Amino acid sequence: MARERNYVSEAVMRRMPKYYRYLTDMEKAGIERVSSKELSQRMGLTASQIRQDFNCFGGFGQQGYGYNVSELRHEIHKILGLHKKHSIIIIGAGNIGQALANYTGFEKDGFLVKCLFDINPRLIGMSIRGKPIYDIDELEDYLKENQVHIAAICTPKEKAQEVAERLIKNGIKGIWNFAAVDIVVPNNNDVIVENVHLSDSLYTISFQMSGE
Amino acid sequence: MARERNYVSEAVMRRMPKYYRYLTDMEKAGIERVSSKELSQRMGLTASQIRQDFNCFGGFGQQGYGYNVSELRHEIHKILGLHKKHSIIIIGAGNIGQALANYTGFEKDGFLVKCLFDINPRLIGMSIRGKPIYDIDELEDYLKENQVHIAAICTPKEKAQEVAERLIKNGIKGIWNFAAVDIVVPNNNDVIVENVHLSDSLYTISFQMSGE
DNA sequence: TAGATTGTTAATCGATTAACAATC
DNA sequence: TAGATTGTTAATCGATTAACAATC
Repeated sequence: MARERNYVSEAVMRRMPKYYRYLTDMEKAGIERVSSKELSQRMGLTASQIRQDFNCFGGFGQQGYGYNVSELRHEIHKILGLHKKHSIIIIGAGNIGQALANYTGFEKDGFLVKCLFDINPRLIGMSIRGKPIYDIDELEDYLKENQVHIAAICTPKEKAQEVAERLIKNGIKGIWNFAAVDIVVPNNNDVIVENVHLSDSLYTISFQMSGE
Repeated sequence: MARERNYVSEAVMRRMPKYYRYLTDMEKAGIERVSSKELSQRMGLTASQIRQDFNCFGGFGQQGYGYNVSELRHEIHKILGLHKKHSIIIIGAGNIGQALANYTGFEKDGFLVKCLFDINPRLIGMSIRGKPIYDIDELEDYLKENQVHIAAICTPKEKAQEVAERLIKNGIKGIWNFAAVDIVVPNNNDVIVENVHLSDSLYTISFQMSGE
């Protein structure tokens, strides 16, 4: 019942976007009501875990009824911070940087790519889906003049940490790192880092394929 | 001491590629020896955890000495299955599919992109870094004639499950899924699925930025 | 040898699951 | 009202950490 926010573990946090995904699909499919039991079957979790998870944020359900899909989706939307607009810049306009810039899927949830930065003169001045590629030398000026919430690091791994430090020094609070290193931030700092590590993910497949 | 393989939890599995990354870097930097304590400091883990992790696979260290970096790296290389070549096909030659095809970083570890498949006539016949884009209708024939270990699904989310089923029916054992749905496989099946979900990862950033 | 550090067992901590009273 | 299903407490399970004998 309480609408107070308890401690949220890493595990719970990682499930929230998944709930959001399933609820969005269900709302689109016209489903109005769902019980923790039914949701658990769809998502491959236990009903108990789902109720525990939601109760980190205060109960959203009703005894005897379950959860209203739209309402629950809306709550999780807010929990994930998707009611706010987030502007993104991309550092490194190579493969991954360009792919992110081209991808439109995040926009519906308020994530807007503003521009890219690169060191390569052949790329500087070009644009991807209308987003300009600027010289990395202009990074600091850009950050002073524009409010940017999240920076995606898509540089070679050798440059990633250095870039992160420039970003942090200029007020960036969210880093989405695609380079194959773990970005280190001073832990007195309030900077959020999400390391993606696509190759780690690929290697777990080959691990499992050869392991059993 | 034993070289026998114990049960490996999901958590341990996910740390293995990280060990591999750090050890590769250390080997490149010419470091010969490392103790669990020093490795723990570099990686932000506890020494205890590192020793526990390695002991799932049999001890690789030596009392009083620690671990030989090259040797340990080599063992983890094998554990991850990186001593075998893995051929990859990419389904969907859009942003992400093309980015994966262009990326050369996996090749040094034996992951080789063979070709892409798409439904779009404008893309079919083109090639990305020398990898041809075939008509998705040719998927079954291709799989019959070529040994493919891993398929990366980079289609729109509506098509992902259907594509996965075609792949599995034709013998694919590893699926690397970039579409924003959870691929479901019959769990009597020996198919490994790794769901990447980039947007989930982005949403955890905005969650953490607005949460505290 | 003495010091260092492993491999491994035991203790702790946290996350998941089960149970059930509250209540719609 | 009776049935269903939540919110929440208690029990279980598994993962992490601590401790230490073995040994290089």
